[in-house]
Amino acid sequence: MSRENLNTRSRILKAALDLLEASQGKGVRMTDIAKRAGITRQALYLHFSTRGELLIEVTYYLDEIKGSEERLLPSRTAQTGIERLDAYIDAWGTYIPEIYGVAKALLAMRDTDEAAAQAWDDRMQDMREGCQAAISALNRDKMLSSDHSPDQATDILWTMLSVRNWEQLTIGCNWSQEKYIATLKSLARCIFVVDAT
Amino acid sequence: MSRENLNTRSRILKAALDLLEASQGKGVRMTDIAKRAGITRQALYLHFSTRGELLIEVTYYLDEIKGSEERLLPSRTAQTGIERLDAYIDAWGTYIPEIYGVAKALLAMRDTDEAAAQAWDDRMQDMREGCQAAISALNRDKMLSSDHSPDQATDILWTMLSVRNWEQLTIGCNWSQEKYIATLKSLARCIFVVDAT
DNA sequence: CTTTTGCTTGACACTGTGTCAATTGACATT
DNA sequence: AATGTCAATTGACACAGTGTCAAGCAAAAG
Repeated sequence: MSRENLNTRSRILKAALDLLEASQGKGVRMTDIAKRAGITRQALYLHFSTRGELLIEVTYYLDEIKGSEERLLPSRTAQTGIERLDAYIDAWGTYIPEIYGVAKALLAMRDTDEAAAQAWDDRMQDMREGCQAAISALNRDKMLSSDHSPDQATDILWTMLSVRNWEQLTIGCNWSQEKYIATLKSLARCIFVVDAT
Repeated sequence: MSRENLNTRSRILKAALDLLEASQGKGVRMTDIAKRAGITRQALYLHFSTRGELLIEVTYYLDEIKGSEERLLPSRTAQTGIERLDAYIDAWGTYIPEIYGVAKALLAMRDTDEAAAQAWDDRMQDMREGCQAAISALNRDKMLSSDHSPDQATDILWTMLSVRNWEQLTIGCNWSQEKYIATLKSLARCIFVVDAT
């Protein structure tokens, strides 16, 4: 419980994070994490009860490191709905590649580990709130296309911005990160913003 | 090699398919498949060398059963680009829920099994060709929005129509199949079709 | 100088995949 | 009726990875 304990815990989290980032989430075993943290595999279980729990804790550690909170500030301070939508796509779209390794590992556990599934869904629910806020701002400005209700628009934006879609476009279709961001902004405008011709 | 052999093989494929469909691809073990096919687990390996290979063969079996070829005919015989785009979204969008169980299982293996990854990617490449054909038809009719090159439009349509997106919208957001199809058609029109006001 | 704490060591259970050798039972050949 | 072939069975085992447990050790804390 003392300082030493916390240090080891952090070392484990850092080790796990490093490995997950390096390998894009694939094939990171408890043994690997322990080795990198400089302890035995068994000792991992003195700090985290399962691999799933460790992975979940890594996501919180990651948020801490990368400052996920502050990133969304510009989107919250944006004036118009359109600015807010753009800012949100910028913020989230830039965040994805930084969390991709951990996200991939968690997504892979989603099907087998109930707790991991819950943890991932929680995070995605948070992300969804960002989408909803952007859509609401657009709606408030009377700039939301009449083709979609706010709820439906949120569903669509949320899906557009999924990690899987980022993966498919950047890794699968070889889009640059810049192209990804620019195109998603353009798509969002085309889909959600009422045409002011 | 005789009739009996083929029958067992088919029985295995059917057993696997039934289980994958019933469980949406989750937690189907070799033992389960064998039991349902009425043979021993070890006997599975007399017909398929690995679980991955079995899964891949199930996809071909599935195509056979569901007639994936014929489904795309209406899209190929469509006159205008817009009709073709609509027909393709209809055909593919209707196909997804039927293959979802198998797709999910194959997707889950993608990260660990090289052959499974290749098999899945091949199928998605085929699907991509359908997207490309639709976009080309649109382009031929001078109806493709100038916002996107044909290649980029293909990337976007391909991503929009991914199994993961279908999953997120129908299962995750509780959209009905009809809403899914209708909304994707509407989105595709909004994104790809030049505005003829 | 004893207790507590954090970790190590080595062993083991469990699940699921994949392999192997020996055997059985049915069917076909001659 | 004897022989061979072939699919499948039986039972055993290897391997990877997760998770557990008991005993011990070394350094810090009291």
